[in-house]
Amino acid sequence: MQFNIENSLGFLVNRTNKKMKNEFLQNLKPYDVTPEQWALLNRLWEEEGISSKELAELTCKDQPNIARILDKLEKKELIFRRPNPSDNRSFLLYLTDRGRELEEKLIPLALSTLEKALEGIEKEQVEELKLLLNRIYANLE
Amino acid sequence: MQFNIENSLGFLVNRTNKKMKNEFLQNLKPYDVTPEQWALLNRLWEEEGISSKELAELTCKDQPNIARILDKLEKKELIFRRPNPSDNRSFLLYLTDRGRELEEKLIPLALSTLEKALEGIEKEQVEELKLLLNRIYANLE
DNA sequence: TGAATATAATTGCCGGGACAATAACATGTA
DNA sequence: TACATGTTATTGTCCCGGCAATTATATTCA
Repeated sequence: MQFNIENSLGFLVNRTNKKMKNEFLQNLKPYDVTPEQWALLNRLWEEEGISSKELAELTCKDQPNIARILDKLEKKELIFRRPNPSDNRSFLLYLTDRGRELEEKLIPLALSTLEKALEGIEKEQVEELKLLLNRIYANLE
Repeated sequence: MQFNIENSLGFLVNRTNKKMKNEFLQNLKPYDVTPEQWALLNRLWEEEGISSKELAELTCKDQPNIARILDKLEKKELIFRRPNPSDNRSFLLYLTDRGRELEEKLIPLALSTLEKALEGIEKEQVEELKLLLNRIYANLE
């Protein structure tokens, strides 16, 4: 029985994911935000006033993790929770001014990180790559 | 400024990685081994008697993590540490009989998990995918 | 040789992911 | 209405990843 892990897809996806995340983390450091915190902020830059549950679905994270990441963002005063008038179990999420202002800095940062990662790779190949990643994801759903 | 995170490579790589890892985790559960523990065992199935440092390099993990994963494998009596005769700071890693016996079960499990993930994807496309992941990794080195 | 420097392994700390359990509230139905 | 059931958010527990600091041993070099 053979299993060449060096060349195994699981190993390569994991390794590349760690590298990309870490590269982004380093770039984000001056702003005291992590890639996961960035991902939540990114959704709120698109639309405020959503619930923790909606955020979990949008970001493909589970609710306990969302709750804890939100705690951190709230401590940093980048977001705040407000009671949900139509459901007393729930609350809605809003950006503070500081949280809103970060968009202008952090989106270009994400784009330039991605640009570095994709240097020298053709646009069609990147699209092909995304298709394959989505296909794998769908195969395991 | 626009940033469609749904379609962002970082998001897709991260999402697919989590899904693959979790699928494998579920399959490994009956054996009480995690994907990361599996990765270390896999290296030892190839070659015993290596050091923690060598293992870290081979698996692209950092040494503190390796030490902790090894602690777990040792508690489960799948591996053991033996002093390194040529360097008293170091030790060498060996499989127990139980650790060695797992290979026969767990390699087919890894292969079938991968097979499910790659269902319906052409062999050349998988190779292309690996090339691109390696290229991205190299771009960030 | 002896002191400075480098290296191997570990520990502590923090961030995040998976999962089980819980508390509080909503909803559906007898 | 009253009770069973479902849902939202949270907390606890464990696993892994990154990084700084520490301990013990090796190596280098004045």
